[in-house]
Amino acid sequence: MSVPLLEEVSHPAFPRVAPHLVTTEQELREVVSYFMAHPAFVLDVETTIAPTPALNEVLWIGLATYGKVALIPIGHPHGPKITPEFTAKEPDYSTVRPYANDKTGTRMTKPRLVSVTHPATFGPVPRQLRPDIAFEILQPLFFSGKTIIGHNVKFDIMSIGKYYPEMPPGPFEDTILLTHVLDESRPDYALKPLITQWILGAKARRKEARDEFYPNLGKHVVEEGLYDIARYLAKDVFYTWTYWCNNRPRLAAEELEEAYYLECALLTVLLAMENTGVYTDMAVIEAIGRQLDADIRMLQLEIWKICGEQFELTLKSKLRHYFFGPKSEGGQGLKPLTYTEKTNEPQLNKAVMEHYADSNPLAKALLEWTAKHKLKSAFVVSLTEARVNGRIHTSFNQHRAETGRLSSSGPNLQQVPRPKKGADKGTQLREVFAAAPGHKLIVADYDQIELRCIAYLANDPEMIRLFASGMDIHAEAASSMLGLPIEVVGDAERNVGKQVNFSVGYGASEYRVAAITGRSVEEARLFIERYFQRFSAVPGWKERELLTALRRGNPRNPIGEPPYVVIPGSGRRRRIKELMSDDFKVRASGQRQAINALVQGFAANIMKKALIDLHYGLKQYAPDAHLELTVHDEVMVEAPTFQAEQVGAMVTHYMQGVTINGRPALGPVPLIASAGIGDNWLEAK
DNA sequence: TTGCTGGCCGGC
DNA sequence: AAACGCCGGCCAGCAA
Ligand SMILES: Nc1nc2c(ncn2[C@H]2C[C@H](O)[C@@H](COP(=O)(O)OP(=O)(O)OP(=O)(O)O)O2)c(=O)[nH]1
Ligand SMILES: [Mn+2]
Ligand SMILES: [Mn+2]
Repeated sequence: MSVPLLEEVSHPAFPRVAPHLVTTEQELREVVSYFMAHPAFVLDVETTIAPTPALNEVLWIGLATYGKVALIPIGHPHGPKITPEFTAKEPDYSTVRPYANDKTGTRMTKPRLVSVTHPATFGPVPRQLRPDIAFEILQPLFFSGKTIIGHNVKFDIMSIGKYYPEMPPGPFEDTILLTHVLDESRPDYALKPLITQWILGAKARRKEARDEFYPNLGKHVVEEGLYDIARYLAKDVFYTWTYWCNNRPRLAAEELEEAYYLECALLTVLLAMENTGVYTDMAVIEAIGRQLDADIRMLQLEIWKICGEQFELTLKSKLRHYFFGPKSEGGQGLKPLTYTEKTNEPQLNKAVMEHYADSNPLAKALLEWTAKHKLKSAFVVSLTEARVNGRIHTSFNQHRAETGRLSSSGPNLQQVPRPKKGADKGTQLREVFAAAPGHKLIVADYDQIELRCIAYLANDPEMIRLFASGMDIHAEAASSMLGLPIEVVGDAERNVGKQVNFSVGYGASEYRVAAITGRSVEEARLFIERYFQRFSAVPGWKERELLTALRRGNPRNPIGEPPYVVIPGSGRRRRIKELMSDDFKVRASGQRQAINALVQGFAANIMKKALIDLHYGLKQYAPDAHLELTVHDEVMVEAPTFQAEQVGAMVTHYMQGVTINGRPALGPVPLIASAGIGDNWLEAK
């Protein structure tokens, strides 16, 4: 089919390509054989909008490789656009009335003018390939082992995956990952700004320039004409392809190839995990919702009584009034402790409420209301809405954390409330995440992971000695700060010890440590002093790392060539221009970020390698077991009940067996993971 | 109506 | 809360 309305897509460094609109089986077969002759291609699909890509409908498939762009409509609802949508003021004759005092009945009021939107009009829908036929012809390409490149390729693979018995196996590459490995600190990685900036340079700062050069029609596919979407999709695939061609070689030049390969390998694993999802126990979440509703109502009444007014408790301004306002105006007359950063309001948060909770009933009640309201609104409601066929599917993001950690969103399953001491039995949200019938959950978590990383990186003799003898430094810190014998340190206390260890390790002041522990500032100061006396290699290691990072920057070009740290294990970079700041506070903050990035990034890299090893280990030795979640240093696996124990052993095996250049990841420091088995997340951990 | 920011809080 | 770090989600307030 000739395509008169499609101009060529071009980039100065590439030959011009005339996009090929594919509407017959014969044409598609030719396209497939062309693409099969090349090692890699870009895939981008346009779809209907759906809650998850597994539920959308693919309307277009776009492909690009060397010298070719193919656009395959398989269900576009319109032909070419004839007239665009427009809005006009038009008379509304239904508003016409006779004049009230006109006895003849012939004089009428003028019609009111209203704005009316006229939809676009389109020519007849042209012949298109039926989806089943198109996907059948494309099958050899998608399952060929050719590298499939996309911009957020997981979305495209999930979208097309449902047209086949199984997901295409890859290998996959992703221009988001490519960009993030090259430049980890961009505020966003969307295709349009990325490409526009790449091609237009400084001109791309103007939003109108961006929109004119590369308008985003992705959310409006079904409202546009056939050729409008064809042109748009041609840009998407062609620019993704040329962007990849241009920037892929930078990896080797900048020693980032290994980091990128790891991310691409991980992408396949995360894709499988997202598809699997987690089974959820609906009865439990409903019961929790009811319990919370009742508790929230009670607390609300109590607070209304104290304040003498019924009001929405989410209104921060009212709450500030009742908390800090003078008694004469019905407030509690409490003294503000600090003021907010940007708007200079008295801060009213958990820490402030805790500070007053013992002496003030409003603080105490509000603290509890806030926690329960959060639980209900941020977790019960959103998790209920996120269920698809009884399972919850999160997205694992590889490009949202500057340190190389993963993040989770839609919903975020890396922030599900953990069980708290003395908390009501009925509101344990982790019970919602359960094993499907006939299965068990295996949950495993690295022991004191970042402390072990520090021990190895700083080569600290005392830390290494303690880990060699199986010490629990979190429990020890809790015991020391809280003045408790180590045997009575429970989960809640140990968690305090954990916060103390990491906050101190990453530069907290004695005030913060005092706030975490509830002990005096002097006790906190002493703890910090002893911490760095004990772990005496750590301060020197930090100094050396900061100096190395600073030397990598160019003082004459702090924005273009800022200082950076290189994350151990992965080779990723984390740029920190603040290390060059003249402002002491800004510089100190940058220094804490730099040190934390080294350690957090290292731990994240270990977890990523374990995820890949574990995924393929399970695939080979326990194919009915599946990874479901990862929470920074933790994994959740679902396995048939009969082999849960074996799978648990495999999980710890792969987690502890991570190597870097063939050697144990932490050298002399043991890498320990412990696995638990249960019917739900709460039980298994 | 939508989109953005600040404040806050859940997790690791 | 104050010289821990890394995230995502909800809500109110404000601008467009
Ligand atoms: N900077 C900082 N990092 C934290 C904090 N909480 C957790 N992390 C980081 C460091 C931990 O090693 C890592 C994993 O969290 P975990 O809860 O699993 O703690 P960790 O492995 O240290 O101890 P564990 O033996 O698993 O209880 O996440 C914190 O409050 N501050
Ligand atoms: Mn851990
Ligand atoms: Mn953990």
